[in-house]
Amino acid sequence: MHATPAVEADLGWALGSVFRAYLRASDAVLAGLPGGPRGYQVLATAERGEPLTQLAIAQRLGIDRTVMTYLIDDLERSGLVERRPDPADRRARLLSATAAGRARLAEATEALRQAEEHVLSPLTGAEREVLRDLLRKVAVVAAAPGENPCTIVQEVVGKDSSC
Amino acid sequence: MHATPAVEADLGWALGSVFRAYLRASDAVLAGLPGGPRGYQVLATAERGEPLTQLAIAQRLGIDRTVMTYLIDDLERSGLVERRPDPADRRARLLSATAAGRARLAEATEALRQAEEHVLSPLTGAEREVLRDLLRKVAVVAAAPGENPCTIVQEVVGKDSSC
DNA sequence: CGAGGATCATCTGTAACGCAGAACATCTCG
DNA sequence: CGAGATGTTCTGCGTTACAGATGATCCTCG
Repeated sequence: MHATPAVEADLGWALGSVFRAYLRASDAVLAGLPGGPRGYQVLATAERGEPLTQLAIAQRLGIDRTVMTYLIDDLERSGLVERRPDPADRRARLLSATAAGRARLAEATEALRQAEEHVLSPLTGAEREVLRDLLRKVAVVAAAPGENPCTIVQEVVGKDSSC
Repeated sequence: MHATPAVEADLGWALGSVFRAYLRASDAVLAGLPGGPRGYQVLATAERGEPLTQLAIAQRLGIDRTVMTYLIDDLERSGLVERRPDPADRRARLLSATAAGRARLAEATEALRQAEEHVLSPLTGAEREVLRDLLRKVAVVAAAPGENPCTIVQEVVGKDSSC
């Protein structure tokens, strides 16, 4: 161990490393799925629960709204997903998975599950559950609306410029 | 709760959300530092322990070697870091922090610490420690050399094509 | 009802970024 | 000494994010 903490102690480093590893694994496993891991998340969001609007999905997944357009283009071209006009708001499109999309999602989910286990392999089963729980707990509030850089800057340096 | 698990249960989603939140926070707090969060990590790596070669730093931080060049260019132009020829290998450059760099690093570290606390604010003190530990444990092996997509694909689908 | 402003999706252009490949200097091993 | 490997830098390409404009539609208020 060092007197001065090594990079390995840095939260940013650990988070980045784990995220990159997860991305490598899911990229490899989800190759062939339009949009890769992000396509998977869109597909998964479209399949579960009520059909959502494109913008709603984008916000939930942290994807830019302009990116969502061609992401969905690809998924729709592959017949995995369907854009349907929202009967309640004709500006919006509701996204729903097709039968083919649901089948593809099931395969992808299983492959992804194994990729996740691979990434988490240094942990015991109990530790994996704890990690998932803690990450989820942080993510739920981090993804909440109104979470923007300004609030952090305000907290830390006390300025309110440009906010 | 849903019968079909919501996106919130997905490890990829949680990891991505937390990572994005951390990036937002550190970006906001480290604005002004050349290279942003990545510049910070390079600076931190240069300051701690033995001077390392550019490539060694790049691999440890998961940064492409060609990116490292102009990242260090910026840090050096700002006088925070110094390229010195490695006496043992004249191809390589050893990176070390200047006095100004060390001072800047100290400020940045403190600001970053507060940003981290902000991101982890939904957790108790004990939970934060657990999360850091678990992430670090995963990251250490994920960042190990020889960790590439092929191994995962081999595990999952059993193909060895192109590996 | 109707005008003004807001909102959703899309399109366009721009800037940043990672990555593959080549070039050059240097090291290492036979 | 020669051949191949390695560290750094440079160039070019494809991808991606993001800001801004546009068109269609909704909502609100007079």
